[in-house]
Amino acid sequence: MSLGSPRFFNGFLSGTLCTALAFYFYKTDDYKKTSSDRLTQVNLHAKESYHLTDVDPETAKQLRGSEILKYGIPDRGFNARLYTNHVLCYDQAKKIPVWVAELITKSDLRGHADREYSNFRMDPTLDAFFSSHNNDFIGSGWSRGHMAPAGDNKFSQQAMDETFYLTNIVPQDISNNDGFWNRLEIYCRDLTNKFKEVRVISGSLTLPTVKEGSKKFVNYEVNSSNKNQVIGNNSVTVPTHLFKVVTAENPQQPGSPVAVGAFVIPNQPIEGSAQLTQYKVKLEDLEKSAGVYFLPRLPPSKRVDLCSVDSCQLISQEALELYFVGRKLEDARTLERLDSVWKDLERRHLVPDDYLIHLYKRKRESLSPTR
DNA sequence: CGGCTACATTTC
DNA sequence: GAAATGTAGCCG
Repeated sequence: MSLGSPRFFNGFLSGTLCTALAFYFYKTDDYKKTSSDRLTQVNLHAKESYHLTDVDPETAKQLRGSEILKYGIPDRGFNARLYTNHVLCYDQAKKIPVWVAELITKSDLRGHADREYSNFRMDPTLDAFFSSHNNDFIGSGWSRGHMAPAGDNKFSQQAMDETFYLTNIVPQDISNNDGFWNRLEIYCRDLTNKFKEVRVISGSLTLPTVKEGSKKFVNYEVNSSNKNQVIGNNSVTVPTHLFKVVTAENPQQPGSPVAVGAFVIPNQPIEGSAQLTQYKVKLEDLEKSAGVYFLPRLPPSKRVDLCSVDSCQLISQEALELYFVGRKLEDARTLERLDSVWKDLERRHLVPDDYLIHLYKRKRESLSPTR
């Protein structure tokens, strides 16, 4: 069975993922058949019983519905798609995911999977007709931002590779992606030090802005390698905002509440001094904007505010940049490169810790020509 | 960690 | 020979 098979997922999530009509087809027919198989079967059934007077109104509607949709159920493709370590809902019109869900545990963060071996590419399980393309992003001024991060999948190269499928990607401001969003992703990973199970649902929004006094308008950029064509082109929606819904719990303590946090971040550069709590929102407000219930099986009585049981403190921008410097020092292959990285650190007035100073000295010795 | 571009290689 | 794909080096 393919990863994105709608048939599999309709089976147990049909109430939220499908129309009532589709649900009827699932309930009344063998779900291993294709929808057109099922439709045909219902049609035959309808021909036999349509004029029976004892058919109840609900059944009559279903039978009539199958006649109306003789040529199939118009399908926007909002079925959930399954991958090694994430699940997502893709918008075929906007050509970006609606939401991407993942589970992070400590063991997922250990391993040798490396982005070096991954490439951004079209999702092989998605109809290419509705897919974005790398060319829609390259040179557009927008970066390819992961929703489920690559770094949450160190345990499996396959899982990491799948996060590079364009079904998991939205056009994102690169400074935002490198900075604040990066710090938020690191924060979610660090939550596994306190909670056994961390679940994150990430996605994007196209929020309206107020214009002409009180009138609101939705206005967002669309990206495409085909710049001029309007109808039938391949435009990728540039979201105005990104969100994360975080749940964290220690499930071995039965009955204990689940920590829940919801955050909405503008898709633009964010000041290095910004804190996560500035972007905290009520989950209900996010749900209303997104048109999605994110935690339908978690009653409000079992929720507790994440930022009341955790600091919700991101690592500082300075600490993040020092980490970059460390990685670059380690990767330096020449003395020139090593010194260039160190000079850049001084230029930006970053204060290296003892580890960084020692690393620099050690690398300098190992790269110096032997006499 | 998160990305990019330039250039080389492969593929049709 | 153009387009897709892979690699090296770079930046925040």
